[in-house]
Amino acid sequence: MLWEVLYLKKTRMTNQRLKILEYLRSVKTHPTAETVYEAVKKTLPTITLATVYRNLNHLAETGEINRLLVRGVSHFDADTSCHQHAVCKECGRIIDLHKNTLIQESLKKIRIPGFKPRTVCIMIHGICDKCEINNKKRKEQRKKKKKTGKKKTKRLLRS
Amino acid sequence: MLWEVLYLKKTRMTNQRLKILEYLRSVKTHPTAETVYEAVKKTLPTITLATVYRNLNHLAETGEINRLLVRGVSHFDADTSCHQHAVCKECGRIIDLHKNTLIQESLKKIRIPGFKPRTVCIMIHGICDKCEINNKKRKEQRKKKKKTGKKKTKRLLRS
DNA sequence: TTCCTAATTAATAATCATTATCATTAACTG
DNA sequence: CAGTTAATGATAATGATTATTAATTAGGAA
Repeated sequence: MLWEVLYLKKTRMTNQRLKILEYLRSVKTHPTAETVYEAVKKTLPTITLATVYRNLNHLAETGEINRLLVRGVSHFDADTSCHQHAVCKECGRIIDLHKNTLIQESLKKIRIPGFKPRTVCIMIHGICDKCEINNKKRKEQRKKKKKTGKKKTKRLLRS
Repeated sequence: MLWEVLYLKKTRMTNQRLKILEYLRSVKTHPTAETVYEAVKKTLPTITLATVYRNLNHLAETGEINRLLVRGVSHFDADTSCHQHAVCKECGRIIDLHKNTLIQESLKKIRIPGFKPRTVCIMIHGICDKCEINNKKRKEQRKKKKKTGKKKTKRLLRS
């Protein structure tokens, strides 16, 4: 077997699964299934999006990678060390928060009657500097114009 | 105006919005849009699911209610006081965690360069006692039978 | 090495939560 | 009370994710 099996599952290391895992380990971002698909397709042109989803789910279940739900979409992270994330409400940018020892100490002390905690997901929602600057600019422009054409509509994904 | 306006938005308190808010305030669960729809339909039979979604989004944006993403689906909570949630990976049960003062103290101390935190979402994933007992039972049954008919398939929603 | 079997794949259809569109209605402002 | 515009109802569309199925293949056993 080419990797560390965490659970005693009858699991096969396929080329597809390997490439997906290698890709995830090579990046510091938190790609979506779609992004992983686009990347892996370069070396495995016949791979399908469904296969990527299946493997990401499999890898997440065995604990090989982490899933984080951001604005209704799954993002994946091969860094399974304990860390938290900040997400910009405007652009969806994800920021890694390592070394929050204070939080991590608190989390160790959590006890919930009738419940066995496994993983803790901390998501800090806010606004990144870029978006805050953009917002200010837009506000000022709105003051000047007051009435222009239609607004563009786009699908909004909520946090 | 029938309610407290948090933002200076030109907002109208419609019967639909009011009933949705009243329903959310009357329950201690964390209903989905669908559940809210089914409940409110009893007093407003012509209301549509789209209207429920529109209002839940509106109420969440103004801070009147909270949204929590659980296994890919939005749940809503009229209790906006600072508290956290535990979610069972198996059944999706949501447990309120009040009085985690240790965590809350830690959260106040978070500082992220280039980022303005607004809200913090803590989700503890694990397994509730009911599901753990069920899992044990299923395992034992599998040992006895070893081979039966097909498994039922159902759409899985991931955490 | 070769064979066997179940895990996995590619291709594609289906699902389902959520949002967009738009003509119509109704809440608030003056 | 009238004008404006936010909000609604009805419905279609979107998009992320999962199900289905016949064909393939990884990896243990012979």
